[in-house]
Amino acid sequence: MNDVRPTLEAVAARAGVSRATVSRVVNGGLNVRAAVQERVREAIAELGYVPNQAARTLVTRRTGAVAVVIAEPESRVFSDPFFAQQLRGISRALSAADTQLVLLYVEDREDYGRIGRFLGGGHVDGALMFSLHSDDPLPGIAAAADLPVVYGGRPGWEGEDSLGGDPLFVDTDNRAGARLAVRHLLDRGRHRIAHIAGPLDQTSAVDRLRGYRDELPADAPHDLVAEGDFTPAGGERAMTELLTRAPHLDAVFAASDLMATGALRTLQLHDRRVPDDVAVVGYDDLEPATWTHPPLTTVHQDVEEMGRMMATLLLTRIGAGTDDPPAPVITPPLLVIRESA
Amino acid sequence: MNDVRPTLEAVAARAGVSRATVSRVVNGGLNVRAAVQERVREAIAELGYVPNQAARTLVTRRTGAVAVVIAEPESRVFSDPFFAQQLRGISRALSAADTQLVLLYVEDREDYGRIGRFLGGGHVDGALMFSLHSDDPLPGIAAAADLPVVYGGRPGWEGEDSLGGDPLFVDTDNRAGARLAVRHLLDRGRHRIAHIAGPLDQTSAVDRLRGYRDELPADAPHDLVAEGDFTPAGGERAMTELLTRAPHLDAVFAASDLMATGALRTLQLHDRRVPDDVAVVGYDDLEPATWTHPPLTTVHQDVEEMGRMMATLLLTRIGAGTDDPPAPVITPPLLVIRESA
DNA sequence: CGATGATTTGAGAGCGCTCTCAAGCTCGTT
DNA sequence: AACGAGCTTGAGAGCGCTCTCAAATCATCG
Repeated sequence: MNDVRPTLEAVAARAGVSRATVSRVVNGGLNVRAAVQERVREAIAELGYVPNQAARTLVTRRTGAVAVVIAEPESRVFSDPFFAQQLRGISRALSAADTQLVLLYVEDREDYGRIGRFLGGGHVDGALMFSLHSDDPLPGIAAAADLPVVYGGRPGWEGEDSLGGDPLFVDTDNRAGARLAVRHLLDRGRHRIAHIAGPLDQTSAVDRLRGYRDELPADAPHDLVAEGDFTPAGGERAMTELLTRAPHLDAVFAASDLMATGALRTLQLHDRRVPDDVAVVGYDDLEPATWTHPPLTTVHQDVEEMGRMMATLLLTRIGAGTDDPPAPVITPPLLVIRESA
Repeated sequence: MNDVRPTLEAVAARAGVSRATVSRVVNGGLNVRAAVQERVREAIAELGYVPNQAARTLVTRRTGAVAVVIAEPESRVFSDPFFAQQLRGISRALSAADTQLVLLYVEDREDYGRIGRFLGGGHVDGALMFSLHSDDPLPGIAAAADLPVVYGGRPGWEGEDSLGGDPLFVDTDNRAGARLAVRHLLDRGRHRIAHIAGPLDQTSAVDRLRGYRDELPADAPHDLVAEGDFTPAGGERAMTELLTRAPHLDAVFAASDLMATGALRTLQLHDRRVPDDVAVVGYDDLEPATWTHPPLTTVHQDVEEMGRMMATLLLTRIGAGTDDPPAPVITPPLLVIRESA
């Protein structure tokens, strides 16, 4: 192991060419004679040359890395399959473009400082942000750092404003998805349909609640809503509350599969049969939906693909420029019928 | 938003001092008069100056980031609470030292190339590596890149060799832990004790198997071992196999809690009562151990603390130098008795 | 065969920062 | 008052790379 890494200079000397020529070869070899390229590549191999990333970043102003910021504590990030799935799509797209991914999550409020410093410090070329809450400082931080961002899920603000134009995001049509779910329950003859909402400071939760209300007939009870937090435990709590407030409910639409699993557990604890006594519909169509007893009827969204799209959007925004101006993407939801409803 | 970021030069001009002085203030302000420091800090604030990381890295040869490499596919990384917990400890220690964490996992064999390029590319000052398998190329890659590494779990090789001296690692005493588990089962009067091992190309799995064999009395059956893969599904498969081979077993020691949960499910499916018919002991004492019915008796290891130790070890190895030569750490296991055995 | 244009190559100027070294100060001491 | 011992400060070199620009080389053709 040579303790000191060879530089461009060393390779150039070895190959008998100039630094500039080696640089050209390293970066694709445009306009370099084949014979020379060959010689340079040999020198690179012999010396075990690896470009110094810092030097390169210093002059190109590109780091080749993007941040993925999730506004949730680490425990949620690593336990919610939604993030895992999304992250999978993102990694795929990113590593195809030889771009590194730096994962950041928000453990507590003071982390915003650290994250702000990181995003502003020029460590990354852009950011993907998830799970923003309505008063989230992250968009402001990114704007202040002049950093391109793509949001996962429609952010709370839209259009021209202080944060610099239209936000770029990838989302599913949550409202339509919720309507699909409720429609299905109505079609199955259910009337007392409750809703376990997500945290109402997130647009996805709000949109799903709105869709639920849209579809409910005028004569149906409209107040059977409890707010959860997208976790199984939150689903349990919400279900317990609903059961107390409306013991005779005959269906539940949960705003996420994870909350639905919690609801399922609670219903079983209270001796309600699913779907006979109470029908349950989830949202997301992630793995847990297939594990439960009975398997969950749920609203599908292609989370991995959405992750991929986010990454692609960000890459084009960062990359060449405006030859294909990226625009927000909204994917259609799809009802998947299993056994819980 | 100023499109162009202010440089040290700009701050220096504004504060009426030299670049060097501003640099000193930014880096702690040693040997700079209080009045001057004040003036410089004002200039920094007014201009919104943020140091350019690349430039700094170029001269200091420190990136302020470390990689965490997990030799498992992303789906495992994000579903196994062991990694989540470990990662939590690591993040804590790292962000306390203002060091960034870059997470890398190995999706398939060809990822090794990408990871090698990344580790060799000078993007990070060191690496934390987990879940290595016996023939893993990662240690070689790190050695080739001359990168300080701390391993999670004793690596398969030890002592002086081609990979450059003693590997630094943090582990728990797996063998002793396994003995604790088996001892407990024996004390409860169990005799036909099976073992669901982890993948035997990992030292932790081998050591636990060894501990299990150590403690088994000479007249007990020694062949009730099935190999799992540390996942719930693997636990199910192994349990099914064991039940076929030895329908009368009265206890199972699983090498991880996750496999134990799978075993539990399978046992219930086969109408075995736990712990009455079959006692079950897990390993790790992570969250799932408390969720199961019945809650798992298991061997505790402080995974988060171990993560923190790994990070600390790496930081000292990277940092100052040899004033406190870091050494491998082996933590003691602890039996936690709940209801499954 | 010289002119024209395209292609290939090298020299050299930075990118923004740290760090060494020497010069300029401030003091306490004699 | 003079002098050496710290403190503070600034000048300037240099980290390894990219990129512009001009020089050199090659190809093409009237």
